[in-house]
Amino acid sequence: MHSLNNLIIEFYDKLSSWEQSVVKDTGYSLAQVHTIEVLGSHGPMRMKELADRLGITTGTLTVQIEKLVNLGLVSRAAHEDDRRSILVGLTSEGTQLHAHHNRMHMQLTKDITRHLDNDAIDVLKTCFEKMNREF
Amino acid sequence: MHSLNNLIIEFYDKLSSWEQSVVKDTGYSLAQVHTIEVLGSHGPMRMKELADRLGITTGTLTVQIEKLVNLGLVSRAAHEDDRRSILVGLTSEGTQLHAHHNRMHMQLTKDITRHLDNDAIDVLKTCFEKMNREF
DNA sequence: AATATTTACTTTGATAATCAAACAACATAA
DNA sequence: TTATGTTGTTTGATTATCAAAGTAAATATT
Repeated sequence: MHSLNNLIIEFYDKLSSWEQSVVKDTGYSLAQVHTIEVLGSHGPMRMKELADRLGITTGTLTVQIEKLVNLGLVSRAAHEDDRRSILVGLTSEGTQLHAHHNRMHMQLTKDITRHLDNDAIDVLKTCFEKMNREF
Repeated sequence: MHSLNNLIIEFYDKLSSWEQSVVKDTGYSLAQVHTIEVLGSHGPMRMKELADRLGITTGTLTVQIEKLVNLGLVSRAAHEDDRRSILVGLTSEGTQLHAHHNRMHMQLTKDITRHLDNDAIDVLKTCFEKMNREF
């Protein structure tokens, strides 16, 4: 169990470094790409929900979204039921960036699982499913 | 392969959130704890190496280490062979903080693997070993 | 040996990210 | 209706960060 813990930490650490270098190449900041990633994979959402997912305050997010809107990656829309809220989502340009980032991730996944056979991959998937559920 | 990719991203995302909330409780910043973590798991090292591992410039690190030294978590020592370099390492207080953080990680590992049997854990370990090698 | 180049670290000045607190608009509960 | 809670923005302060310039030491070149 101790060794598994270390392997997880190492995996997380290397994934962080990888993400950092991939993001650097895009020219956008880590926070910006992270925002794009969340909006891309979960769809449009309210400021509050997005802030919670990103682990920042709504005050910080307001400023960030403003920048992303100016960059043409994100757009704001009125919330149907709640006039206090706005829905932020990706523009087509933002969606494109998200797709590009996703392809990078996909390539990484292919690369790092290069030496795993199909049986191992099946077990690995099941493990991740079960682990993700326990957070 | 596509589903595995998503599982990895979700895992990484949840681990990030967990780390963020755990760090918040310590009263130190994420960057500070990350520095402690690297020094704790790899032992004392030079500024340059530490900066590279953390993905920041040495200029940024100089400032950060200064703070950590003032907080009593980190100490500087002369490098034996290279008089340009200094070795930064944890004080006993820093080591204690690292141990505490490690226990948190260990507990998390136990929690999330709660529903995995021994065989699955063995496969999981092997998968992580192989994946970590490919980064 | 003398000089030039590279490397390790620090300092400085500027920018970006972040938070907490105060605020305004709206929703919900009493 | 009134009181309370929620959502998002603004503001002022702090912190993290970088790039560039500077210093000192190591290494390479001549």
